Amino acid sequence: MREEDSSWFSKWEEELPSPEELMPLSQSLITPDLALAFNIPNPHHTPPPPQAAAAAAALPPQSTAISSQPNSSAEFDSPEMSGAAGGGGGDEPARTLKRPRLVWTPQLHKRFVDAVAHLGIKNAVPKTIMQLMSVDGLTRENVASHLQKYRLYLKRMQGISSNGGGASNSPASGMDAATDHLFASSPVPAHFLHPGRPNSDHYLPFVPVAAAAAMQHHHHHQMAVFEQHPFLRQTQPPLQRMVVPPAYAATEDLESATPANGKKVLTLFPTGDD
DNA sequence: TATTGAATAT
DNA sequence: CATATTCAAT
Repeated sequence: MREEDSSWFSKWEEELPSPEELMPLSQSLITPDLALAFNIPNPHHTPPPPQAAAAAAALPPQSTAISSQPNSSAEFDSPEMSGAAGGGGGDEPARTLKRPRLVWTPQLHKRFVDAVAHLGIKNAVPKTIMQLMSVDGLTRENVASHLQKYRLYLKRMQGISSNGGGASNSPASGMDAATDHLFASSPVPAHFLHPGRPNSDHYLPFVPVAAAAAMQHHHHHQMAVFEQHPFLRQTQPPLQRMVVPPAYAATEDLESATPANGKKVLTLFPTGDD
């Protein structure tokens, strides 16, 4: 291995949540929209959404409140589709109802960048990124949208370095105007800025599980975290078995900015620190 | 078909 | 402006 890889890896490891922190994550068996849709404070049985279905089946009956907010107002009535109460259930409210806006916290973005870095630009497409991130409640659309913006950001960064002489461009030199604050919170891997260098693609492809055993001279407790928490995983056998820390729980939060609107936002891992 | 990504909408 | 949604292309 190259030293860059090791340092990168060490860094990655340091960021891993401690085992204690990982514990509560087993909570969200039920996807945010579902919880939202039903407005369930304490979900007992999990109405399985397509993808989560398999995972949910294996899920231990641990459930903690998805909405830790003592939100007293139950302002939502469920505009569920007509009938369909036949027990077999044809209704999928989660699909119908709009979920709250996702707020990209620096931490969430960090995971995003890490995922993209691991995958390499080539494989960094929304679905794959989403899978690698393993953030509960995060959708492919969420990632796609963010990825689009991130690519713009990268393009801008490339633009400032090699200037062709465009005189009509002001923000390029200015770099971080305030829009980039989020993006600036996570360092951009060098390769991202160099599309012309095909060789230095992804550093760390994925850590073979065997590697965990091999790397004995360090104590990596969270290494096998995936095997302890197989749920939450989507369905994707052939793909990566990387060290990605388990999914984080989604927390609903009310945006106080617009009280009249009562808009809800989804805050993925609220713990803020980088 | 499902997914991507740019455009467009909120 | 940040995120969502739409939509043509793959």
